[in-house]
Amino acid sequence: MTDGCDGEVTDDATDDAKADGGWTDAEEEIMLATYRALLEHGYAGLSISRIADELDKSKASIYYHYDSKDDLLGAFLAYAADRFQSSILTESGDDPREDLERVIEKLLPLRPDEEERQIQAVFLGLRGQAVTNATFREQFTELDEQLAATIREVVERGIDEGAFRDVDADRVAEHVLATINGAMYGRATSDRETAVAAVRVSLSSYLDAELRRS
Amino acid sequence: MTDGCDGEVTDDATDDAKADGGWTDAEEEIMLATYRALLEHGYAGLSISRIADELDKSKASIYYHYDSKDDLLGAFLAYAADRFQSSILTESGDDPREDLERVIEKLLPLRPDEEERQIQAVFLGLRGQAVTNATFREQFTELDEQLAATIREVVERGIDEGAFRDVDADRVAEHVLATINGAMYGRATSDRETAVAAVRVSLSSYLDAELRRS
DNA sequence: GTCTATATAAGGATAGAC
DNA sequence: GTCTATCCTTATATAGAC
Repeated sequence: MTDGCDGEVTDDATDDAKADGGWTDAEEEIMLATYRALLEHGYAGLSISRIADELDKSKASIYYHYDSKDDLLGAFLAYAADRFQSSILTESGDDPREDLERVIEKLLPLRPDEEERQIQAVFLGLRGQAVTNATFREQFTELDEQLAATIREVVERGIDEGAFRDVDADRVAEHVLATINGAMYGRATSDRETAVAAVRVSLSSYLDAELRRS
Repeated sequence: MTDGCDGEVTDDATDDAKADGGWTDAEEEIMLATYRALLEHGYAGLSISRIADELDKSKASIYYHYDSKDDLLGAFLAYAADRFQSSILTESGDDPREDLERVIEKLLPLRPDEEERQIQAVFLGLRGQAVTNATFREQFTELDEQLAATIREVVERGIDEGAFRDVDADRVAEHVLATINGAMYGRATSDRETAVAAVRVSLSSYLDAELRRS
């Protein structure tokens, strides 16, 4: 699982200047094509040919940048995780209770637009592979770890500031994360649309009861 | 997605008498071989050849019983869902609060044995496909619907009997189901083992706070 | 860096014997 | 019902020209 790049580490502007994350233009095009192919065909139907179809380049050019399909998939997961995380870990306001709602709304939007639905569908499709793919497992372990930490830190801040009761922040964070993940997962893999709304309501009332000082 | 059986509907004991669920012996052998193949190779690595390897029969014999791989997969999901449900919907005791804990422990065991882990891994692997497979989606929609109904009914019974406060049973059921599903999903697709324990503790304390009459 | 052409393997599915 | 043999398609991956 290398990045297919021949030792280019410096930051100076070459023809293929790396973007922030560390991908050349060509590589990013491949990542985007992979994303579109996953959307259309799902993980089970993903092939190098299908990715090439979404790209306006040939299959062989993909193998110039990535050693194998596994290599490409590993890179794609890193790419997707990077973008996913930076979309969640936004700036925080001054009310921790509002920050919690913001995180929840980001991860489990009440009315997701088409793009949000698609991103989550692709993500969950990949995550399903983590059951049998060790590399994927590690990535998702790290991702959940980060999300849990984010939630935990907001709760801890609320406690420190005196806005919340002195609860076990870790326990609350794991509860919230599991509930969000479960509802997200349910939304992507079933047609029980009303379930998400019920969970959102229940989660908010849980947090009010658990955190609010009386 | 037929069952590959030529109109046999009656119950009399033929040479290939159907078992309870409606599968002949040969079909059940194929289902078990499919299960083993999924365990070993995951959904993405599942092939008719691999199933035949787990069976002591040839690929062609599988096609005698099922028209296509899709057909077989549909049958397998029905088979697995059937067994999964009947393992959850066990007899209920007289204390609704204990019944809730029993359902939770069934779905999210604190210390799952190897078989429980495997069943959940296979299940989650299949569920991941529901993102892009309509037939799978319908099956998992139905399954979640049943689980939610089971939980809701226990809560409603508790309310009727005066053991619980008069909460919104549907809301509570959806919350519990999402939290269980999220933790189950996390356990199968990441290595955050302590997360499940935290969720179990938090879920119990949530139910105590939400349901207990004061 | 990208292309065309191709090697090689594996997969789904069928034919026809028993 | 099950087998062997086979067809056809698709997949991953590479070779070599430009």
